[in-house]
Amino acid sequence: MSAEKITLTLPDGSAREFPAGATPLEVARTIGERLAKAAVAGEIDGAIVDLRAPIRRSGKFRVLTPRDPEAGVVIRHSAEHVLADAVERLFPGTIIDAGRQDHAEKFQYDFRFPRGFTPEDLEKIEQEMARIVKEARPFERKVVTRTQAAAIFKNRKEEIKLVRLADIPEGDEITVFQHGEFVDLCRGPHVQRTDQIGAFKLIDTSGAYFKGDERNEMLQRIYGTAFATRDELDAYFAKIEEARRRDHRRLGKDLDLFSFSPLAPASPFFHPKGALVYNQLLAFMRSLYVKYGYQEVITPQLFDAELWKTSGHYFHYKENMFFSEVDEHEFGLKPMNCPSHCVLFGVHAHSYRELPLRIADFGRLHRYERSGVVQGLTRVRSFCQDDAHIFCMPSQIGQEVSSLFDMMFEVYGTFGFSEPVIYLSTKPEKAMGDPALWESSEAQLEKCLKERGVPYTVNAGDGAFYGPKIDFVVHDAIGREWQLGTIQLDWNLPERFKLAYVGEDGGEQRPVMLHRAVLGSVERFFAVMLEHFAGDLPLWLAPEQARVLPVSDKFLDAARAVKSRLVAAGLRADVDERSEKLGAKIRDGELGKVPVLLIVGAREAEAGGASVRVRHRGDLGSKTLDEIVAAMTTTTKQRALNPWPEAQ
RNA sequence: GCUGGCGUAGCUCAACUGGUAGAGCAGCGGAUUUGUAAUCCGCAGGUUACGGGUUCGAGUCCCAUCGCCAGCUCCA
Repeated sequence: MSAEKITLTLPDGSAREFPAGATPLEVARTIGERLAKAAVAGEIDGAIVDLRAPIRRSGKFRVLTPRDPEAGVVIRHSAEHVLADAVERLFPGTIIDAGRQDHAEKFQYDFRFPRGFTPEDLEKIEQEMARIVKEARPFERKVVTRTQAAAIFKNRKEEIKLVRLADIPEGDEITVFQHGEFVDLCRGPHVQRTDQIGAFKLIDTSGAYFKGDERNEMLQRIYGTAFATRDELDAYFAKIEEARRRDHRRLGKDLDLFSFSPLAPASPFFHPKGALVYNQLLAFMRSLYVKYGYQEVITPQLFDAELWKTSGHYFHYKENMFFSEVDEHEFGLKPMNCPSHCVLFGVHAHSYRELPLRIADFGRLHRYERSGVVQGLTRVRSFCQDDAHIFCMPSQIGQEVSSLFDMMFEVYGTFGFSEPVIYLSTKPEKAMGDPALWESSEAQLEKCLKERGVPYTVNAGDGAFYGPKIDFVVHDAIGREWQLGTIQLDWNLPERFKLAYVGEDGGEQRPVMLHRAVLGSVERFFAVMLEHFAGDLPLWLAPEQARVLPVSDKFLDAARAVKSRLVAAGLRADVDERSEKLGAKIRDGELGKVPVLLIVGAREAEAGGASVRVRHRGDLGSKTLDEIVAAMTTTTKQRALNPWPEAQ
């Protein structure tokens, strides 16, 4: 064993031999004492490993120091242990559970504590953590047997840890990490000493179910974050602040787009301006429906429970539906459009020549969402989707999915979202239908993805109850992920509704159904888009595209004439008729995020034009009305992101 | 639904340990006639979310309800 050697390739390209089982720390020492001292973790072939964990195989190796962004997760993970240590010091007898899996941004620890932690508690805990950090306690890593681990935690009366220990699969290596008095069951990796945690801050507390299961006891959770430096910590909070500034609930109120009332919880009221934006989104999708061959329909809201029994929603989705009783019949508000489209498909006899039949519906949907989960426009009880169902022959699935990819990319590109990341979600636990059908459906979607040649990730068990799906996730202007479009393959509903078309051979065939939405929920998309643009909507979406600002009341008539001209050209414009100073009107226009401000004074009134001021870009000088109308019309028609052509 | 926090004028926020609600902006009226991010003066605006309770007295303390926020769980 001791004779075995491994080869590590260092970042400078050099390869060195080490005895198998050498630790990253030992390797770091051979490179340089200062590096070893600064080290927070090792990295082998891209995987972060603890400095004290023996390396058993050859690979690309490097030492991570606080300067490497990758070191953050190790620092946060270590700060997590310091948090638990501080809580144990301040509140002896507190039973600790476990930390966080994902340390990309935050750390957390769950505690069994008789009450919620208060802000004062957090302050004290932070101070205690600062003390522990300053003490520069070394982290020690120990490999222990199951019995030894059990003894440690039994001795410490950490009963939850014993449950966690029992969850570790037989045969896995069990490690504990200790710094000072504090010991925890942990895989690591951790920094060398607590003082390598450069800057940290506790963020918030909340309740959290043990093992994330609501049938279990609720523990008290503390969240925090940590970075190598104060600057990084500050940048993190600046990012949070930026997200707050963009919060669609804030913008919706400020820009008078929508509101909520306790009389209709979680159901938005779109104000005139908001409704205008909303309808522009629908108009955009309708224009694509022409291009991609869809037919739009309008279907009922309320259906006899029989429909939901046939579709399976009555058995798989009932807890999310609103029901009421009429004429001694149970009726349910639709949470999805698919069953009514199946009814619609069944109205006529269909020939294979008509397929694929693409049926679109902006029908209002109602879903009961538990009171604790609703949030702004992103999670509501009343909404609509840019929904469509494609009835086609099995042989047409490939071309339909391919065409959907084109549509998705076209839509997301229009808003300037990143190239979507694609996920394939497979059979969930609560699934309907023949497992063999599921398998072949999943295989078909996978085949489409491969043929298209796009990278994707499999999300096992995340499919809809009636079929597997492909999801599209985009990143917004500040890098946050949003799941938008979805394509779901469904053999079940056509079967349950006994849908059929007459095939080439004259025999009855069963169509397959594709459920798809590009924006997803229009309400949710509205929120995502608003935050993405920080309220600065592109011209085609702006409720008020231009505002005419007379320099003084003397030019009111000239200003009204400019507005009339724009309105006649199909643009949305208004006049600021208040007898305010120009500066005030400009300020209000900018704050109101109006894309184009048109200033009319003596010079412009005489020349018959206006001085153009573009949002966030300032004064572009005087233009004729023809130029202004032409520029704005073009930008609107093109659905350009920029409110005014760049070259001007 | 669960844990914790919050709810004062249209908006943003004040009101020490319980002592009888106040400011800015917005609105309205008037003056001003303005050239690229806030003109001045005045007026009006609140059963302090809602319903109980404790108290001589409740925005403030207690209970219940509704809603909102951060999480948990769930999800478009």
